[in-house]
Amino acid sequence: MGSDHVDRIIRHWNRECPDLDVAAMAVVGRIRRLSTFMGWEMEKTWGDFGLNVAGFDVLSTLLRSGPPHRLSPGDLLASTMVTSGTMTHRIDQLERAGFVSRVANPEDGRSVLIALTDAGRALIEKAVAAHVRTQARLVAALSPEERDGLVSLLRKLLIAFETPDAAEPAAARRPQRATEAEEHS
Amino acid sequence: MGSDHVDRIIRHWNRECPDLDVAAMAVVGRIRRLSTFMGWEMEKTWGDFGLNVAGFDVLSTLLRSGPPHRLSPGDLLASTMVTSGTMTHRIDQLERAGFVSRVANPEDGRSVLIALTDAGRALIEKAVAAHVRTQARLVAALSPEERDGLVSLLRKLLIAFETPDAAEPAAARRPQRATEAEEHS
DNA sequence: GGATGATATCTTGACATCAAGATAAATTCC
DNA sequence: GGAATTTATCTTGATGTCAAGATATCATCC
Repeated sequence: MGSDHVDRIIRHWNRECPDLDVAAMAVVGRIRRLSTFMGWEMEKTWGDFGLNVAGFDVLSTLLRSGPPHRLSPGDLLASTMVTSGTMTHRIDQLERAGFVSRVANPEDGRSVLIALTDAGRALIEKAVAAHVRTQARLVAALSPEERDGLVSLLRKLLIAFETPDAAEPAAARRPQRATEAEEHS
Repeated sequence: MGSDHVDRIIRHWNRECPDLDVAAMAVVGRIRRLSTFMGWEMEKTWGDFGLNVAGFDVLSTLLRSGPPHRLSPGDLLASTMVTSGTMTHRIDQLERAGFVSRVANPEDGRSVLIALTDAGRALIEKAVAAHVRTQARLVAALSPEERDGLVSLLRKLLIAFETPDAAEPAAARRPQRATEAEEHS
């Protein structure tokens, strides 16, 4: 029964502010902390391919969308939990690097389509293969059964965030961001 | 048995790249995604007190350190998973706002002590009380038993990151950051 | 007690992101 | 078919963070 840093933080709170109910911190603190650690590790893999979270998110979204590997900036927005200005910047960078190109949308003059180039496709296919190996390593501490149990609990928690709640209008949750955010491939 | 957005992403990968083993994504993707959602919600609470994650992290660390509520920037660094330049900036802001003050360290001329002011203490006590209520709401979808089960699995995973691994030198993991990072109160 | 290396903090320049608003095209409604 | 609204993308200015290095103090060793 080892203890981690979140256990230590909770002990500190219990000592200094005994009236404070910090039980939920055991979940929230660990999820936040694990996300940071996992992000650091995944960034190393992305860096091996000259990418960061920004480029990887966009290119991998285009790849998993299937042929013809073209999505509008709005579609990409809905897949990456960032704002529209950030998406513009991400696309600019990837276009400059030659991994995507902007093509006119024949069906809607307001929008453009972001298309994976051959170079972009070759790169992201290799990067995704390395990425899933990294992710496998990040959860290797758990047995398959433990992993399944964890997934069930996390899914239940996540659905509570993704389900529009009558008591709290979904629109009020995050301004200027697509409502159907997906990201975190 | 509802499905969430990570289930959808995994289905996309299975369809477009069936050879890719994306099982680990079910854990990593959900942890990343939950962390982002939880961060958005907690930021609202911090904002109610004129704080953001930067200010809240520092002030709450000082509060839970107990009397006399003074820590060196190095101690704070070890508690917040950011770099030294970021910590300097955070302290500058809080000092300007009157929530902390820099006092000379009598025992080490190289270092200073960051001391919670009366105003800072009054603010962070109220903010922490609201913060733990927010966190309780964020995990309310789970029963107490489910929460305990989730905590056990997350702890096991977290310990794998926090335990120095002989195969991978801990020093190489994150440059310019304190090794004993704690954060995520 | 003077030189050398280690430690603690701060400074600098660059970058990713955000919020708010601008621009332009499509849609709706009379 | 023209005006008002909505939709889709991009622009702008500000902010938080990072990596790398500068500065000042302490510790060690001869």
